[in-house]
Parts: sequence; structure tokens; C-alpha cells
Amino acid sequence: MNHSPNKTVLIIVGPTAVGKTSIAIEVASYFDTEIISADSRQCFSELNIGVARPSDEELKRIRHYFIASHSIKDNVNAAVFEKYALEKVHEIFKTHDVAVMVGGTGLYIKAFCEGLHKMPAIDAAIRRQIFLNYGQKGLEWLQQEIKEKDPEFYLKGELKNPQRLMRALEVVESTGRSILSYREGKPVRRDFTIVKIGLELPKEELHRNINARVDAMIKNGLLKEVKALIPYKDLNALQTVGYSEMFAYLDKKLSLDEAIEQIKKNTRQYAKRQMTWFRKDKEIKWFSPADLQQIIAFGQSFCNSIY
RNA sequence: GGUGCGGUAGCUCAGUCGGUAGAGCAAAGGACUGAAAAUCCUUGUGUCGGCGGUUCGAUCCCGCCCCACACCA
Repeated sequence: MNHSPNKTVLIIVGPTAVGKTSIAIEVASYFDTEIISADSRQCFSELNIGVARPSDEELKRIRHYFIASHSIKDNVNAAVFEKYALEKVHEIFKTHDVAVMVGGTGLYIKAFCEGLHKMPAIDAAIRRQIFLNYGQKGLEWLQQEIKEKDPEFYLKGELKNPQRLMRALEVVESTGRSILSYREGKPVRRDFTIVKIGLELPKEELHRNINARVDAMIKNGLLKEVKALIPYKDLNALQTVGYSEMFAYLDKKLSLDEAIEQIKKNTRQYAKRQMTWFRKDKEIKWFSPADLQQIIAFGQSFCNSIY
């Protein structure tokens, strides 16, 4: 598993609809290598149109990992991704010196670059019970439980964020220890070079891309894709822009036009959150997606011993 | 033409028994360690349709006008 220091991962990040997929393919093609996707939704084989999965031609041109590799019924999360992606880079490094990673899921990329803290396994029954209780008794119940069982988290945590509270609660209930006690330890050092490349567009242009992409999704049959997933609408994997709004339309809570507008709006908000995440990562070198040659030159400057 | 109901933040609206106004959504900024396309936090000055009148003081009361909607002709 130890690689010489001249092994390099070029990580391409940026908001949705900025043009990551095609840049990644060009870069991977230039370095004659393969791509690991870092996208928390494109990994599901059941989701295609709504998550803007790369086309079959693109997938044929360059081998991709973590695309349609899992099922929406699988438990996929940042830790699963970390393990999976590390396995795949090492596999790629057996025959290549450069690997490309591309995606918009900031936490997954962070997990890959720095590692996640070692966390205890959680009993599925405990998790489910907490989820059910929250559904019945609400946020105040969760806050009360945390106040009693993990007072340290109660002081420091986000008390209005049910997901964080439920997570903290399942950890104390499973182990008797505060989740905070597991969050110690420094980021790990990977045995390969990491180069982060950010893609950015002026907001108006990004919004035009988003609107055009959503219209194209509708034209390409998003509704049909979503209809087939109705039985699974409560799965985490389907709490996803493009799917939630279409479920609301199918439930007659929105008109089709309203659902489409909501998808566009929610995608804009998602892109904004992605930029908030990536902007604070000072290791990212930013480019316009129009500057492919500069991006390749930048990547190559880390691989000069080879190319 | 007549009657009625409205015209308040980008949108939908609340409110002020007369002391210059506030929610939701949008927008902007931020957080983020096993749901992360999720979840959560922060940020609300706007000729209160226009012009006059009454008043110490009007977005609120009165008059006229403009605009929208509904009904009646």
C-alpha cells in the first residue's frame, strides 16, 4: 500500500452544473488514467437523469468508479466512500501514476483527503428507535434526551439540527460515551500527492447552466425515472433535489411547472452551499471551466518527473 | 358608468384603536466527521399607490385621483 511520492490524485471540485464531468474526462484522457467520482448521488444505479450522471459515451471513454456502483437500498455515507475510494486509487496506482477524482460532495472529498475519525458501530435497532421516537415526539424530545445523556454535546452542539442530535444520541446510547470524545485526533496523511482544482463560473452563468440542465432533465424523462422510484421515496438516497419535487408533483402537492421551478431553485441553493464549503478550503486552486489547457498544465506541474 | 374589496420588503400577506411597520418564501452570508443534492444558523428602511385635507404628528381618519380584482349595469 505504500506508494512512491510521485503518485498523484488530481481532485476536481466545484458546484453542480459548472462543467466538472467533461473537464475531468479531458484531464483523465490527457493523463491516460481513470476517474473516481466523489458524488453522493451518482453512485446509485437507480438514479441517472436526475443526478446528471455522465453519459454512456463518457463512461465508455474513461473508466469511472463510484458511478452507479451502489443501490439506493445500500447504506452509503462518507465513511463508505472513504474506504471505497482509497481502495480504488490504490488499484489505479498499480498501473498509473496519476488518478483523477471529481465531484461536488465536499464531505466525501474531505474524508478521502484527511480521513474520518474512528467511530463506533451503531446497532441498527437503536438507530431506528431514535428515528421513530423523534418522528413521534419531535425535536424537544431529542433535545431533552441529549441534555440528560450527553450534556457536553448539549452545550456545544447544534440544538435545532435533528440529524446531528439523533447522531449524537445513537452514539451515547450505543457506547455510553459522548460523540465528541470520538472526534479527537488529527487528519491522516495520505501516501500520495493531492492536488485540488476548483471550477468556478460567474453566478449568472452558473444559474443559466442550472436552468438549462433542469429543462433537459425534464425533456429526457426525469418524471418517468422518478415514477419508478415511488416505493423508495423515503430512503435517504431519494432525499435529493430533482426527486423530492417530482414526488411532490406526483402527490399533487405541486403543479408540474411549480415542481420544475422548485428544482431549479433548490439546485441553485445547493450550488451555493457547495461553494460555501469549497471556498473555505485554501488548498483549492480555482479555474474557469473554459481554461482546460491551464488546468492540465497546472496538474502536470505536479507530475513533471513522469511526463 | 355604479357598487364592493384591495394596493405595505423581490413575491404572498399581517399590522398599526393616529406616535414612520413585521411574518413566511425568495435573496445574501455562514456552519458542517457514518442522511452531506441532507441538515442547521445569521441577516428585514420599505416614497406602507399618488396628491391634497384634518392633526403637534397620518401608512392608519377624510376627499379626490390612479391601478387591480369581483359583481351589477
